[in-house]
Amino acid sequence: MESNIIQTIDVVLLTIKNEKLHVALVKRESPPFQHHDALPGGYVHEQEDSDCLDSALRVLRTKMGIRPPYLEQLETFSGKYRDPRGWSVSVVYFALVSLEVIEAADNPLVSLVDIDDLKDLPFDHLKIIRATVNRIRNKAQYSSLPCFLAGETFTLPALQKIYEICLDDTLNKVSFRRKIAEMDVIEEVAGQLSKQGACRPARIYRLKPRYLEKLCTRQKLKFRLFITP
Amino acid sequence: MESNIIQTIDVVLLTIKNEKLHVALVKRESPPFQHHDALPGGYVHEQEDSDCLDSALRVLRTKMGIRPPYLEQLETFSGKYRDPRGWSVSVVYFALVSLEVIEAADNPLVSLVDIDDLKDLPFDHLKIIRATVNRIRNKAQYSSLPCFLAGETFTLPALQKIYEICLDDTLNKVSFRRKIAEMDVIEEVAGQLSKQGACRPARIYRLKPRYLEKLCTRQKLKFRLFITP
DNA sequence: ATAATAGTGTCTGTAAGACATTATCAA
DNA sequence: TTGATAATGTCTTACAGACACTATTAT
Repeated sequence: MESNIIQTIDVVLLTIKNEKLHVALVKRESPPFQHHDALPGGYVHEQEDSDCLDSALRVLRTKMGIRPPYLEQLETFSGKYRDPRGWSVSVVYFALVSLEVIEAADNPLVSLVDIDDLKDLPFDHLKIIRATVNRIRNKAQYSSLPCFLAGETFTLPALQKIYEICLDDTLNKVSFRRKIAEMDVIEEVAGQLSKQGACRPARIYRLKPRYLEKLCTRQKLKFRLFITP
Repeated sequence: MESNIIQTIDVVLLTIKNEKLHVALVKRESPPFQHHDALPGGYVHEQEDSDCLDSALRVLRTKMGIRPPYLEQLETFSGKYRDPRGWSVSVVYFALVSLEVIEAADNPLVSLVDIDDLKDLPFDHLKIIRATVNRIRNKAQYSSLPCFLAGETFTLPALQKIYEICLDDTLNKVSFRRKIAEMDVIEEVAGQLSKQGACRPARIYRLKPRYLEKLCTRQKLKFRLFITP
């Protein structure tokens, strides 16, 4: 059984830079859209990959030098017209990493673009990124997902800022801390830090190891009351 | 560019029968798993379908004679071993319909199975159905999604029962009605009904027309949106 | 001490659940 | 009437946000 359908995967890698969500784009080395920035992606390799999640991990590893702590399937985009080569299917994953992880990889083909400064992108990549941001924004309301945008260690005020960036809204400090505590996903590290001038330093936290172990975390849903059919 | 990857779609069609969630299975007419009950699905037809959502609608229409009021992409299942024919990708959609819709189609190949009575199924279809039920259960907590399981018209006690079946839990009547009212998705129909014996009849409601119009949350894009290479 | 930010205690308003009451039908 | 279920009023409880207060650093 052979098919002309193009089977690819794409990855939306998000991080926070200058207090704004940024997406990682990679300069395409071959057509179509050669030399344009686009989402890292590629064909599924039947021989190498045991499933599409594998393909996504391979692409992140080989094209960006990154092994993400969190990777989740977003949605599959398909159709006759989204790729000039023909009918295509792209299973899209998204990953969250701290800026340090991207900078450590130091790949000259990679650029980070503010999600509010995105211009036209190849294929339907703009639409894909918008869908990812919506997903993050939703999950940030009730889950620990944004924690993966923080570095190895972080302070609670810093984590709150990350949540606020994801949600594009300010949060109540007391409520935020209550929720984080209730989720029970972070633990205090012994030392202190935050020599940001003449003020009280903040305690240092890190994700509990069990959260770093599993690649895709399933979150417990707490009650929400808004409507989305 | 040719590939040996098998590109399919599958549909999880759910309904309520005997106060339990049931999934629609179709007897397979050809190998693999010939004569076994499995999820309705099939190959993506490059010529006919403009995207995978189209494929799902076509499969529901041709294999089951059903045009569902609600259809949503669930997730994509892929891998080397899930189909005996080889490396495969299946974009899975789920639909919710009332029992009458399925009975009206009256297809002898279709059977409805209680989701708690599922035995082994071909491929990874059991896993797919489980994932769908989880999705429904989640969304039932905060959305109007279960309304699509109700028939053309319904009473509030009946709708509450549907929610309770989805959530596998009882609900507070006052809270339930407050939420439904707040969601503003149903409207009263003039007449009365529910001659279920010697008791006060319940008011009749229906989904507001604007909810029946839209097929799914995500708008389908039919135009090219990539930039010139 | 002062400035600046971290961290916590407590009050209040809102929304959900529990429970009770009234309403409306058939027999 | 009575029995059964529909629909609603109201009290209580739980939790999120607001706000104020205390804590801890550098200068």
